[in-house]
Amino acid sequence: MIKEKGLSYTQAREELINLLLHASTPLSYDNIKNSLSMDKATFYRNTALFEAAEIISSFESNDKKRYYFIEQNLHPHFICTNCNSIECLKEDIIYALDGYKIESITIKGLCPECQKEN
Amino acid sequence: MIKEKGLSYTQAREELINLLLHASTPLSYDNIKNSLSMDKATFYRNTALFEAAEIISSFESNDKKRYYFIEQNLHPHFICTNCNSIECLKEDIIYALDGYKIESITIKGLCPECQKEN
DNA sequence: TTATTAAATGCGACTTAGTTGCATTTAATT
DNA sequence: AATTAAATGCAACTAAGTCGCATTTAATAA
Repeated sequence: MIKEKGLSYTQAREELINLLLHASTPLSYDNIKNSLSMDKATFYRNTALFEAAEIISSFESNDKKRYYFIEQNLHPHFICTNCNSIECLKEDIIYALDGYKIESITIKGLCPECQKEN
Repeated sequence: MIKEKGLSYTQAREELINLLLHASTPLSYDNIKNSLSMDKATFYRNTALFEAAEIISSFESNDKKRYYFIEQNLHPHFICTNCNSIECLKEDIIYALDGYKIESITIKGLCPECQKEN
């Protein structure tokens, strides 16, 4: 996967890809810093590289943190503006926007639990 | 509009609402700081207040800045990951997600111009 | 209209996610 | 095994957004 894109294969990169591959939702640096053996700078340099190589995608959440994920099938992510939780929405929404290339779809609002609280 | 929500009516708040009402795309503090007579802190305090009162919505873009807008009709915003431009998409996408309240929809990818360049 | 007071504002200091420069280490090739 | 360009760690830095506090202003009461 890494080599396919002409990137050199390092310990840190394998670790990062593995974490993202097995994650059930997008992850921020903060989410996984304790599981990472690499430095913060390396994390961000590699995520940038992987994004450029189109191995991963990312988005900014409500909490000012960037979340990274490996897109399996294009599906929207839901971000709760109250509890900041992130959820993969199962509905495969296939947008065809003429001329645009779509990398990610994010829907913001209140998740069912937070909506009940009001 | 401000008074309707039980907020007191100030110079700064009128200014802010007016700017957002007449904008054709979402705006960041950086976009309009030169047109604003209020301080940065006041801008952010008022946008937070307006969001809580559901007068405006916002999202984080690719450039680490937060963009604010007054939602007229729920439509997605497109963010180009190459040139960071933000565009309102005309297609009214009406999602009905059971149990969720939707505040904004953001689609990230390459805009037509940036896609041509590759 | 003026006096009162709670809320709004400006300013400067602060926070923190992410970035950068540079010295050191490591992966890929000869 | 030797070479070298690329990858990494560390520490210093950047910048969007936040916070505390003194001052000003909007809303209400007198």
